[in-house]
Amino acid sequence: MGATKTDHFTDKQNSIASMAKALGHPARIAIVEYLLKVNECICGDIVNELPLAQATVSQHLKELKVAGIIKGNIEGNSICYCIDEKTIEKLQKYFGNISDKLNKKKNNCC
Amino acid sequence: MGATKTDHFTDKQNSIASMAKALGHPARIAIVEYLLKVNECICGDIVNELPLAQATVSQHLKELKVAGIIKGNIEGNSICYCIDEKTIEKLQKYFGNISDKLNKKKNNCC
DNA sequence: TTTCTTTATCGTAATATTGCAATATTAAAT
DNA sequence: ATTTAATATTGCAATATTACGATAAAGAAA
Repeated sequence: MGATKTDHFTDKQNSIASMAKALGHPARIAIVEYLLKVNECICGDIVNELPLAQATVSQHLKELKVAGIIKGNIEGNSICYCIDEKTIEKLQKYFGNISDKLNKKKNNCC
Repeated sequence: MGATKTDHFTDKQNSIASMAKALGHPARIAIVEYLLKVNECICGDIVNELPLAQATVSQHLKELKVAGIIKGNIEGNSICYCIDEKTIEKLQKYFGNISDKLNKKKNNCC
């Protein structure tokens, strides 16, 4: 027990959930917002922007990367990270689709 | 150690993170999709739709409710749950804003 | 080469999540 | 009042996450 029953759900459900999960931590939201703010891809000072230890930030970056929220390449002794626009677009469309359906249905019993 | 350092981040960052976190599990995505599908708010058969025990489903519903993803009222011996369109809209706008900024910047170095 | 700087990984402790059986609760139905 | 049906809560075990110090790795600078 204790482990998520991934097998019992569809690929799409698991996919959306894993993207959402990656963004389900304020530090990772802060990282995404920082990457958005700096504009540039070369951003080797993420660690200094966050109230967390370097090891912790590195771990959060890894999770974002595994979930496809950010992408990065090795560039010298620093790393070039940036937001993967395709993933964000997927999320936007997913929630947009839900919004649309809700608006059409206008189920306001609650 | 081990607990999320909520205090170190902004309210908005924590808010978005908690919404995303609530959706960061395939069972909870499945619940949202089911609520969307059935259209009606009166839906007392969520448990039968999921490959999980009743207690587990109830727990997931509670998490979705606490995070504001769904709202529900007591209605007889069953519960009337439905998606909170305002929360979904917030998420859509949040990701829409990120997408817009990314498109403007066109930073495709990665 | 040695040192410096930056990021990654390992090991570990604290805490949180996931899942379920058992039980409680609550209101409708009989 | 008793039974039935549905959801909630409790308690617990298994697993995952969060965080950080220590250490490793790898390129840049001296």
